[in-house]
Amino acid sequence: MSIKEVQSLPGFREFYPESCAVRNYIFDMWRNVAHRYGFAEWEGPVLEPTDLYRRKSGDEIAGQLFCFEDKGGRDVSLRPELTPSLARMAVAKQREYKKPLRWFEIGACFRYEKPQKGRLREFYQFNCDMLGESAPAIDAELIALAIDVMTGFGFTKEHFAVRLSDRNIWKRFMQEAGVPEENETTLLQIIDKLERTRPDVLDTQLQAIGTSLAAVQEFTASKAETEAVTTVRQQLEARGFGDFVSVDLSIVRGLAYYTGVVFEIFDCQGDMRAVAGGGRYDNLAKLIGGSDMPAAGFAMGDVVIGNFIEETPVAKAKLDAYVKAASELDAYVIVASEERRPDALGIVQKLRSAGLRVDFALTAAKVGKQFQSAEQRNARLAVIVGDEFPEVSIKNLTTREEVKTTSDGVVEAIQHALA
RNA sequence: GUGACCGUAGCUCAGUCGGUAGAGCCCCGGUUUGUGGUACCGGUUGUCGCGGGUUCGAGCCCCGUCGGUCACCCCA
Repeated sequence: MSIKEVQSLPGFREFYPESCAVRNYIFDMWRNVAHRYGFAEWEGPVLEPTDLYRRKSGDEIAGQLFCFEDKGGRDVSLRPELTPSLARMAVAKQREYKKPLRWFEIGACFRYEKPQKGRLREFYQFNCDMLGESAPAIDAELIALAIDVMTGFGFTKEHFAVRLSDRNIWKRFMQEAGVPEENETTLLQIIDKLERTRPDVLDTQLQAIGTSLAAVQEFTASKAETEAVTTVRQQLEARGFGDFVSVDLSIVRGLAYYTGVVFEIFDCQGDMRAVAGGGRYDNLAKLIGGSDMPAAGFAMGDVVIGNFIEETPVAKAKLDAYVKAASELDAYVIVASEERRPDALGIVQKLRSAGLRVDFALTAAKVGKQFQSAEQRNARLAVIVGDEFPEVSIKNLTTREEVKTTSDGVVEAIQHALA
């Protein structure tokens, strides 16, 4: 059977070392920034009862769920996002943790959709959440974290922007415009699509629920703020992040469970795609069957941010530097004389014990070949072990300088040469 | 789910008017045996995605299918 007869599934990922290094770069950045904000890492199940997602989002998302029946007849789904599992876990052990919780997860998520740019069937989400606190300070904290991730990747205010809003502002609009309360969900769905629907269609839809496109446009232009938005904005300004943030009432987020402040991070170079998004979900814990627990969070996906990094030269340069460093070898031990292989192995091991990254030729090969291998393996130094043993040579593969040392002093000499 | 475009060597691709395939890169070996990146020489490589049809003859034309890319839809 040829290898092609069993292909990987569409939209699922295979990480060869090069792309795995890129992935790790993104993960490291996420993890490091989260740690700087005092967040603890957690992980939930990859497979969940389908009900967990139906309950909070409604049946209309079932078509995008990667769901199937397991051998026990259970209706199960690969997680399409991390928040519902988080809400359940946090509710279950609510009393065991001091509030607010600062939790983050990096986990694979799955959505059954046609793969295309920025969207695959398998992707990683970085999810940061704070639970058990209703003050807008946590919204500001989360947005600050997201901004630090972006600047960590090398992005500046020329590249991205945070658009901030509050779903509750539309309640005010509905009262002022006389839109019946039961139309709230419909209104928010229309607002969510403000930028990608034709104006005449929008107007028709809005007329149907008792308002008009003109009224909506006038309202968004007012840049009205709720108290929460004002607080968040001021706290971000106090951190020096004011340049990144602007109020945009058309941001309401698609998810049904958001209840208050919402925000999205946009790529303002290209097509204004959202690279991260989140907000308040004070009712989710209750929806899932727990007691009330105010909460907020955001998610960032590896595919979109990966594309964004690749397309932005300053960010790409940082990524490349990381990838190069990750593949680098401190030393390549050259067995110049086969009789000295045991001694060479001793040195290899000694260097590895000292924490250095070391490789060597496993089988007899000409010295020239071994140098070539050292070069190709991206080694900084070559350690030549030959007939002169216990004298060994250390050659800097960049400067071509060569120094001699002894077997006993080789670790120190290498560390010195690498410094 | 809908649509457009694309599938030829491990990779990037060429292949004319239908006459059973080629280049570059990569990889391996060599340029007289203990010092690398260049150069030169040599070598391996294909069910032309798969299945059917038209034809004396299909990589090329037609149908289907699978896969890929992009867009729409949707976006948790």
